[in-house]
Amino acid sequence: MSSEQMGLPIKDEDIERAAMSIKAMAHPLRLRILCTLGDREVSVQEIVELVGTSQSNISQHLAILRDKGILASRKDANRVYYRVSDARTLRLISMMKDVFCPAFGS
Amino acid sequence: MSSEQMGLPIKDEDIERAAMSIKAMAHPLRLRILCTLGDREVSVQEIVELVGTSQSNISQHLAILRDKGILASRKDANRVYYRVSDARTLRLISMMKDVFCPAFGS
DNA sequence: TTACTGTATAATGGTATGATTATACACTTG
DNA sequence: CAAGTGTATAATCATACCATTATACAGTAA
Repeated sequence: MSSEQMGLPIKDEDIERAAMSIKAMAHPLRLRILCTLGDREVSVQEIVELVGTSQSNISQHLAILRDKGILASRKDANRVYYRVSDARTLRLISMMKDVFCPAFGS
Repeated sequence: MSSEQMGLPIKDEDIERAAMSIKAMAHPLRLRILCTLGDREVSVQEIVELVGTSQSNISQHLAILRDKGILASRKDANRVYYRVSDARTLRLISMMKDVFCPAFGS
């Protein structure tokens, strides 16, 4: 029996937050970034090479993912490395692949 | 080791499809609808009452979810009943709750 | 210091999204 | 048939998003 059926409604602000986070993942380029990262830590320039668009475009999409807490970043010298912020998010990405791209089970 | 690391890139069209489906879920009202449905089959008028906006607005959002294959619908007399289309999508919704609204474990 | 590399931000303009309103369609009942 | 109920669609306008371009910032190397 679900929470909804048990009369425990999810708060509007939680729904809002969740929707905004999911929306952050709901863009082809950003989804590609997430799938490319997997559980690795990758520098911006590598992401640019792997995903294939302009550095500026990648940087803006990375900022969106970082601002929503999907990605975490670490600076080393003049490079910045990005990674998926936590294990649960990583599992969610895996499950998204399962549901929408069954051919590519993680 | 992920598919990406194994050099098995996900096709652009698969990423596009997945992103469009996820985007369909990435709206507060639509996420609320999905959480409200859970594993039940609910009529449009009930959804309108439970979620709380205009019938027209709900109908448009239901159409978006239906068109992306997230929801399935069944007509009975002059009512239409909606449900989450398959078990995997249902699990994905559950996991989204886990990740973004940990207080409401399914 | 200057020059260079790597990354982030600002500004712009075209496109997509979304809530509202009004209307149309499908079905049922009288 | 008409009237009523339940649902879907069309039209509108305001807003949000996105890719591109140019520029700024941080760090390194000479």
